[in-house]
Amino acid sequence: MKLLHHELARHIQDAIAAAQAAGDLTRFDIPDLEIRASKRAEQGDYNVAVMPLAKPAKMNPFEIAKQITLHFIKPDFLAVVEVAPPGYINFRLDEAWLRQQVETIIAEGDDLFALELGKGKRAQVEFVSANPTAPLHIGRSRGAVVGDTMARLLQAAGFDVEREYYFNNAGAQMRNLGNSLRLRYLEVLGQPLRLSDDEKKTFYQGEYLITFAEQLVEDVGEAWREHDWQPFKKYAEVKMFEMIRQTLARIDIHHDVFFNENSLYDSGAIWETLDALDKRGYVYKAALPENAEPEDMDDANAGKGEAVWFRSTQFGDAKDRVLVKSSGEPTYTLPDIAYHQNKLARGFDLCVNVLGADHYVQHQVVRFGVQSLGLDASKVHVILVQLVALMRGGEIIRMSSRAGNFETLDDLIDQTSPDAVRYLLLNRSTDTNMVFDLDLAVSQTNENPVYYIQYAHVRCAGIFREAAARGVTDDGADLSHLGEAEMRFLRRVFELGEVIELSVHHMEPHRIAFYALELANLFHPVFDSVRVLHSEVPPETAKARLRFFRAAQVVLKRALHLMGMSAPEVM
RNA sequence: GCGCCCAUAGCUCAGUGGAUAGAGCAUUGGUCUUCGGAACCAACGGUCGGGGGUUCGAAUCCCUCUGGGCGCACCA
Repeated sequence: MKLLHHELARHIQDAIAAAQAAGDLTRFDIPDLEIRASKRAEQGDYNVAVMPLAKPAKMNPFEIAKQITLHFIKPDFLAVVEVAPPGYINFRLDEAWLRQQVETIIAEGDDLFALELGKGKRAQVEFVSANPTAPLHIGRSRGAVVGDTMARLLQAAGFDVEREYYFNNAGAQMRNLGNSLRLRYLEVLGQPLRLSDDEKKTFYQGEYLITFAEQLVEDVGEAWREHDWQPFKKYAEVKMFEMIRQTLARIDIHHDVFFNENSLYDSGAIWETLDALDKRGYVYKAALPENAEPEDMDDANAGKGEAVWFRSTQFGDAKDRVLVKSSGEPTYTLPDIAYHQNKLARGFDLCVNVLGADHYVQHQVVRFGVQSLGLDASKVHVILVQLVALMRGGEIIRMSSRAGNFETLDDLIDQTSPDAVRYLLLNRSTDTNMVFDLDLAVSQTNENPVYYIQYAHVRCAGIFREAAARGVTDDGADLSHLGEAEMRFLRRVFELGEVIELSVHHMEPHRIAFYALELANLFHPVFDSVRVLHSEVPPETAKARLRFFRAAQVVLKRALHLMGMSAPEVM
C-alpha cells in the first residue's frame, strides 16, 4: 500500500523542478516540504504549505503555489489540485480510486502497511531488563508494553527485530535476594526471623520469598541449613525469572534473547572492555577523581583506596565515574558498557533501549563509554519512559520492591484484562509522568477506550456472522455503491502507514494507540448509518457495504495487533 | 545548586513551525421496529502555566520565571 504523503512529496518535487526548467520559478535548492493530512474537508485530503519557498524563490507564496500546480502531473489517485491563499496547495483524492482501495486493504490483510523503511536492517529492542528480585510491578510494566509495541512497529516498518532482556544477575541486589531467601528458608525450618541492622536495610519482604522458601524445603529438606547466600541466590533467580517470564507472556510479550550479565564476567568481556578503554586513554587509577574539587577531598569517598575511573568528563559528563571499586569489584557501569559493546558487535543497525527515567544519567555514561571505544553511539537509541505513580483511593502509593509494597502486573491483569493493561500503559507519550489510577482502571472498565476500539472489530465480525446466516456474501461486490460515510473512513485508513512511519521515526509507540481510538471513533458512526442487512438496502449496495466492512475489519485488526492486543469476534 | 522530563477543556491526555487548538471521561439534552446500545447525535467547556524573543506564521523553537516528577554513590 502506498504512503500517499511520500507520493505527493515526490510529485511536488518534480513539479518544482519542471517549473524551474520552464523558467516559471526561479532556481533554488528544493527543501523538504511537509505534506499533511488536512483537518477540514474544504482544505482537501492532503495539503502542503509552500510559504517556506518564498524566501529562496524570491517570489510571493501564492504565485509559487500556482506555478507548482501548473506543472504538477496529476497521479491517478488524485482528483483535484488547487491553491489556497496565502500559499497552500490542497489535494483531493479521487473517489473511484479510493473505493478501489477496499480491495487492496483486503488483499494486504495482516500485512497492511508493511513498510520498507527498515528493509534489510536489523533492529534490537532491549526492554524490561528488571533485576529478578521481585515480581513485575506496574511501574516496570509501562516500559515492557512500550518496548514490545515498539518492536511490533519496527517489524511493521520492515526491520528484522530481536527482543532482548538484559538480566542483571551479578550485583549486590541479587546477593541480598539470596540472603533474604536463606533467612526465609531457615524461618520455614523453625528458626525465627531475626534481622541484623544491615539485613534490615537489604531484606526483601515480599511474600513470594516465603512461597519460594516453602518450595525449597520441599525440594531439599534441611540440607541447605549451613549454606551461604549463593545457592539461595541461584534458586531464587531461577524461580523469579520463571515468574516474570510467565507474567510477560500473559500480555503477549516474549523475548528472543535473554542476556545474562554474569556471562560478561564469565567470559572476561568486562576486563577486555576495561583494557580497551585504558588503551584509548580514558581510564586512570586514583583515590579521588583527578578533576575533583577541593570540597570533594574530605567527603565520604576519601580514604577508601584506589578505584579505577572513567574520564567521562571528556564527553561533558559532570564528573568522572568509577568502573572498578577499590575493592576490585566492578560497578554496574563497566558491565553495562561491555554489554553495549557486545550488542553493537552483533551487527545491529539499530539498538533501542527502553529505560526508566531514573536511569538517565547512567545511560549517558554508558553512551560516553561506547563513544570512547570508537563505536557508533548513534545506533543506540534510548526511549526514556517517565515513571508511573500509582493512585488508589485518591492517594498516591509509593512503590518499593524491597518493602514488598507494590502492585504487581499480575494483580492488575487479574482485575482488568491483558488488553486493557496494554492499552492503558501505551496510551500516553513516554515523556509524561503517568498517574495510574487503579480504581479507575478496575472499576470503570466499561468506559475504557480499549473496549470501544475492540467493539468496532466485534461489530464487523458480527455482521459477517449474520450475513452468512442470511446467505449474503460480498463476492463480486461493485464498490461504486459505496457512499460518503465509507469514504471518510477510508481516507483515515491511509494515515495508518504514516502513523507507523512516524512512530518509528520518533520512537513514539503511543501514536498507534491514539490512531486506533480515532479510527474506532470514525467507525462507529459509519456502522450506525451504513446498514447492510436491512430490507430497504438494495442487494448490490449491501454487497458493496459488506465488502467495505471486511476492509474495515482488516484495518482494525491490524491496529489492535500492532498494539499487541486481541481482535475479538465477540465480547 | 546542576542535569533530564512535564505544565493544553472540570478530569486524564493527543497535537510533525502552518489555515478556525482536538479526543476520551464527566455534565446536560436528544436518537432506537431491522447487522449486538460496550452504540449514535448535539450542547457545554480553552489567557495552550506567566513574561520576553525568533518567524510571513509559535501550543510547538530560544531565553527567563513559577510550579510538579525523576536523577545527581566506590547502589543496581
